[in-house]
Amino acid sequence: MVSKDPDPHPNIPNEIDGLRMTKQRKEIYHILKSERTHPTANEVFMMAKEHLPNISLATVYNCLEALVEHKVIRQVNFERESSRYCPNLRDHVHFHDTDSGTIHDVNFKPDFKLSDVLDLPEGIEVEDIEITLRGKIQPSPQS
Amino acid sequence: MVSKDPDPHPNIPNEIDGLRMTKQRKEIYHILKSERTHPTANEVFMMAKEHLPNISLATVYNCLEALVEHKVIRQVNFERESSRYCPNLRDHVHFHDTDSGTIHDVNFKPDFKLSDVLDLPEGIEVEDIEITLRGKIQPSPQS
DNA sequence: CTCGGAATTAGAATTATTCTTGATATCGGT
DNA sequence: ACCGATATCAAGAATAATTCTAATTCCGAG
Repeated sequence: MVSKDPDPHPNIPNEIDGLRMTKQRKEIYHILKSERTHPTANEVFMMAKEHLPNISLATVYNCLEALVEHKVIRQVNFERESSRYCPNLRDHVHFHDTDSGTIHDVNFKPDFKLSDVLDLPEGIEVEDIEITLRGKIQPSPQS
Repeated sequence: MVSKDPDPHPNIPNEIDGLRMTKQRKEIYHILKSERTHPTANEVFMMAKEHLPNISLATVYNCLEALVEHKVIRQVNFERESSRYCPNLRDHVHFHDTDSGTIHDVNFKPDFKLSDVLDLPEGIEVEDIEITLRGKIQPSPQS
């Protein structure tokens, strides 16, 4: 009578938005929640292997796709690079630091209106906005 | 004594911003200027073959890359789709009509300031903005 | 006209991602 | 607990866009 292993992610529900949260999906979701570095599928794969040594890259892709489809995470694309994945569901913008290669989330001002900014032709109904900034972070002036 | 073929694109200079405009580069630039559909490399290739039957896809990629590097055109990426190319150098936004798959340029309001819209943390120096909208175009109300 | 560097070509190689197929695991009902 | 239906996972093959390589061709300067 072997007792079952305890759930390594007891604070992640067994179902999110109709999606069954399997061991693998929990692990991947957990990785994204703790790492805030917007990792690629391959980076997630390498991290997931530490806890689930048998997981395959295809499963990582499958899980990421399932999580994206159920809007538990987001897929983020920069140029032609590998897709990255992000657990931040708030509307936000990605700032790509070209020096370090890191990605940072930037929030909209609360009163942001698209029509204040753009000359939108009549009849356009925007369902989704995607904004990417590229640039550098100035070294902090202190010292 | 065969006379040389006349230049099919006499209004495109032989050099733009230090870039030698060869037959192939002229043809590709011309295609982008006349088609405003943001074609992919492959679409450009198929159109270019009509006038330059021997052109290769690799050349199309080479030419597009050269034109992008010299800032004569822009490369535009949507999600994970093939890159598209755009001769509009003004700062602008791309609206992707999810019904028709077409792409439309949308301009900024003249007084647009990024800092009016975003909560930019200290020290961030934005060098490039990329905005993509996705949505639908309402059928025009007139019957 | 000739030379040398740049451009072009064809096809091979690469890379991220998706697909296929078979194996496993899980769930609800009994 | 057992069973069938269904969902998920794994492994590797397949795909598609793009890049690379090596060989040829072109073009302008001298």
